[in-house]
Amino acid sequence: MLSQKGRYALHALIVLAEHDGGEPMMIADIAEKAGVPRKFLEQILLELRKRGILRSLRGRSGGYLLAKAPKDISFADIIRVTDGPLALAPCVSVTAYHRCEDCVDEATCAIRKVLLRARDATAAVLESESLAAAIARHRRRSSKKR
Amino acid sequence: MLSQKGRYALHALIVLAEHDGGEPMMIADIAEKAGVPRKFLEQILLELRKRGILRSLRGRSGGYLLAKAPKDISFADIIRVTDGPLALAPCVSVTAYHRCEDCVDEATCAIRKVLLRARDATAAVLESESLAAAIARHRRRSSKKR
DNA sequence: TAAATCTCTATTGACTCGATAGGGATTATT
DNA sequence: AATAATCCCTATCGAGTCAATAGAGATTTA
Repeated sequence: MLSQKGRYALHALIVLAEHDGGEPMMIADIAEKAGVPRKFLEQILLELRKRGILRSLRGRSGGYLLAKAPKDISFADIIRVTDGPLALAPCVSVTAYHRCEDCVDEATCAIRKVLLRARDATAAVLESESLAAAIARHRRRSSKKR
Repeated sequence: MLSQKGRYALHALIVLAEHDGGEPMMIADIAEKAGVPRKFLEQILLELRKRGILRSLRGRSGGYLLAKAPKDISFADIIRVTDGPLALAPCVSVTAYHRCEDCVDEATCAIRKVLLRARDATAAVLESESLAAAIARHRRRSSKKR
């Protein structure tokens, strides 16, 4: 399961991607549109900025902007910041590999191969879905509805 | 990431599946072979039994047995007991569905579709891998090695 | 100078995680 | 019948995480 933080981050970045006009968007506005508690969102955005997904402008008329084009920000990028590796075990993580602490022999581990396939399957989905794709789909659905 | 408990459970059940001879296996023996702290394993096995994956015999010469054939116990079955749903959000869980608490409209949610695809991808891997398959692969590898 | 914004760290309470402890119930053996 | 071996169950522990809030600081614009 994703953390609440993770779901908040995804919603917030989609709001930001939809907004997109070169103009920064204020935390308070993002919070309202995404339905995220303001102060909590503050921390989340800060972290996303430190990890290079967002950039910010300070002072009056400041706010947040995507650091890259929406098509270049994937769900996987975001989730890795808020919830850590996609992998089910450290020994099959691509972005944060390390041996399991109690690992006897990685080469003959009976579960590693499967966990690796699970990771690859998950990553294939989450890395191929960008913010751009998400908002395109989102727009189609919202308009069809009303 | 899987919890430690989840990794312990997988290792323990593989030990049990490898042992398999109709004879029950004692917690202490499973613990030793799987490299799991004895008392912690006790709790894990208890839970797996309550969820119908194991059965047990009490008293002297008691122990644990798989409740089904190794080919009919999947990694997904085990992980669901120790770590909960495979899904990244409650609203895309097949085994434990419920709306996200702050959900506005599931039908137009911008992230749900993707999380659903991620779940399906993960489930496809973990549901198709059985204990039988794991030990078969494990035996091939261990023998090739030495 | 004042107002509006992001920045950063601390704190809170509830919960989870990994592990250990210990007495109870059940069964096989002697 | 007594004993020993086993699983059963609940409680407890310390450390950590999670979700959220708070508040003072730094920066920029007007």
